[in-house]
Amino acid sequence: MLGGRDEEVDAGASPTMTSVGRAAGVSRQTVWNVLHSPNRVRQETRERVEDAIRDQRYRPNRVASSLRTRTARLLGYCVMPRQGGEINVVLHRFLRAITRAAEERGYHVLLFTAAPGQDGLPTYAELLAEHTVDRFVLSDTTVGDPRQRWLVERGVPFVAFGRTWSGVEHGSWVDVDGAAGTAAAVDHLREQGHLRIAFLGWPPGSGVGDDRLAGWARACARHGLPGDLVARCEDSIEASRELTGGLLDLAHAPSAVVCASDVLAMGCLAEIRARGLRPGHDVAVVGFDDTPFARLPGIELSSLDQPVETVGAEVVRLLLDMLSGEARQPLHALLEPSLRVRSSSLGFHADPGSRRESER
Amino acid sequence: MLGGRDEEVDAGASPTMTSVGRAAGVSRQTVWNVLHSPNRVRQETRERVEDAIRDQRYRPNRVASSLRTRTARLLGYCVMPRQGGEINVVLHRFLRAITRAAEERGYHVLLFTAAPGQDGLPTYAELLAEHTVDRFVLSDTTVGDPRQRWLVERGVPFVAFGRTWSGVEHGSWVDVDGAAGTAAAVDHLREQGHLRIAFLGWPPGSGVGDDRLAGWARACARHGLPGDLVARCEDSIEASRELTGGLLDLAHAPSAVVCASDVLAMGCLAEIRARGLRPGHDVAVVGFDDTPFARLPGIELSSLDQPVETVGAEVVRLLLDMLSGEARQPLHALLEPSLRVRSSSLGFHADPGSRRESER
DNA sequence: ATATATTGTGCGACTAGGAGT
DNA sequence: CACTCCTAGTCGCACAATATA
Repeated sequence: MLGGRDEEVDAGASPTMTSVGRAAGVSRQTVWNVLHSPNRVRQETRERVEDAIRDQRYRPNRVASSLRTRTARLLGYCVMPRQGGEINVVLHRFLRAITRAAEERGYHVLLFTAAPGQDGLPTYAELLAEHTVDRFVLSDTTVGDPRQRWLVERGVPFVAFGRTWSGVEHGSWVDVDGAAGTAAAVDHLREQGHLRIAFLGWPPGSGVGDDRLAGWARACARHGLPGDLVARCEDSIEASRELTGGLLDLAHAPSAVVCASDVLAMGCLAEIRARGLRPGHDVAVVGFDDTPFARLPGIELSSLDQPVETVGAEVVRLLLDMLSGEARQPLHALLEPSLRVRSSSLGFHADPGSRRESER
Repeated sequence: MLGGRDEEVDAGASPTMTSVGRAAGVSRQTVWNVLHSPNRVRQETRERVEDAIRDQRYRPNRVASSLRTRTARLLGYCVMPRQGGEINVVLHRFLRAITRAAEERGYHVLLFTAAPGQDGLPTYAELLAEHTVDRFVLSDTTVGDPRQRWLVERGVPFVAFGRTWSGVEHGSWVDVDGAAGTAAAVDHLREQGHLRIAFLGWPPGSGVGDDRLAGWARACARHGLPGDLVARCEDSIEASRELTGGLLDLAHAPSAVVCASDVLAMGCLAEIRARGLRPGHDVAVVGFDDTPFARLPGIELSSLDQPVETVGAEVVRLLLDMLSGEARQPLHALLEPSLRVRSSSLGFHADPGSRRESER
């Protein structure tokens, strides 16, 4: 009987350790040993088993393994609705980054949807109770986000992309150092000869926005530049355009503007052009996020590129190095954005007289 | 003993059918009956079990269920690298749509990465062999995509977002009717009084691009409009801008341009503005995809919005109604995009003399 | 004692085939 | 023969405890 036709591939049924063992003439446990502690198996036996594994194209059944080890090896990630049609390439890059990083450690990313805030928590609870996922990657974190604390209280491992900015931070996170970014923008502009650098940001209250403002303010103070050139509005082109007009109408108008986002920078560029001024030469502009249209010819906006891929890799690293159960010391990582210099912040001549003259 | 302290929640261990049964004084099988065929259980017993389920916050373990039923209830979706920094909001919307639709049927979406083309197939094979996923949702389908045929041959259920455009189509797909979209654009422009409508598209060979061209051509023929105003280049603003210049320099220049993408439309708008012409009034432009910046004030580009959410829902519906194993009759669905009319295609006055005059 | 291979048991849900009224 | 409930065994892997040389 052995070696007979009863051990053929049996289309439909997938191979198991038992079927591999039978083909190799060993027990299922020996197959397991070959896979997990090959040094405990005699060379000859090991090769026989490895041949059988290849013959049958055996791959361990993840589901059975998960049941036994009580780990899903799946990271939950909540896909939020697109917020106001915003151009969020950042999250797509992030998603790909965590997917890749997870795969390198034998994990996968599982998507789900949940209501924002408190109302979404039952969804997280359900995913855990069903053992659908082990751990979570959070993004789109908001001020006072309830998820972090809820997860910490239950000993569920997670890492967030972004701080909550609400006093005590619960759990680990990785974030981009917005302040360092805007400070780098100021340094760059100062180097280009600018002496009056404005900040165009969002209304107070958003952690991210306030952070970017702080970086600008710090750098201006460090260079001895005026720290009162601040305008704030919602993240829209029109609003930004209007505020830019106000800034340029000032008696001592700024020659450069650091913006909290590329959207604000777009409005800023529009107003500058509308006045017959040339971005870069007459008024420099720096945006934030390095969205795809920043690199478009005809726009060429200098912008701060967030290291999203690195953030994703770091999030997964922290998350998978974390032990389940009681929370260890929470870890934080702050990564610096890189300034992509384009023509919107180049070509300035410090002499104020040359501004109009340059238009011939 | 019953109701005693030995049945307490036992923090850490999650409830099982057995623990629920013990609490309710019945066997685990009765618990199963309560959940799956409640009519076979006496009312009184059922209520007792339901109470225990609620007390213990019992939720069936998906992993154990998957092992037994040999179904992962997970849909695999491959996240591609961002292609040349393009603004692909479409895929993000799609991802969210399939996630939601899957959840309504007790499924989830699992992400993975794979090499494009033939080289990615082993990744698909591995996911299946490991029983990590049951079925696949394909997107980013290319001309001559090997995946569809490979999956059909193995009896793996899948549905693609997009055709392969390569003769025989394997398996089911849902796609957006690009030809209907560009035809609708032509109809709209004809209604606005345009008599010379150009098409600005991609080089021949891309199925999607050729389809959009065909829709334009058909509609022009139907309206008796010239069908030779065609320019083709890669999907970039600069290239588009140059070609638009060529079109506008023609003896009989078009008064309207239908573009195969919003990116091309952006270049088109840029060239129109650079010539001191007004989009809409002087030369109308219609884009494709309705990307977020189409709605930006100052751009206001008319564009064809793909019904991505509907596509996602339909993909999942087809996919989950599909039986595993041998492929049934493949199904196809073609959904029409909606034209979002904005000022870039409004305000035209048929009288050619009024074009320059309108600038005062 | 070491090196090598094996049997036994359980993760939790699910199914078939009963058993007691 | 309903109605109600239960026992026994399975899915594939993981790990402990053992057997054989």
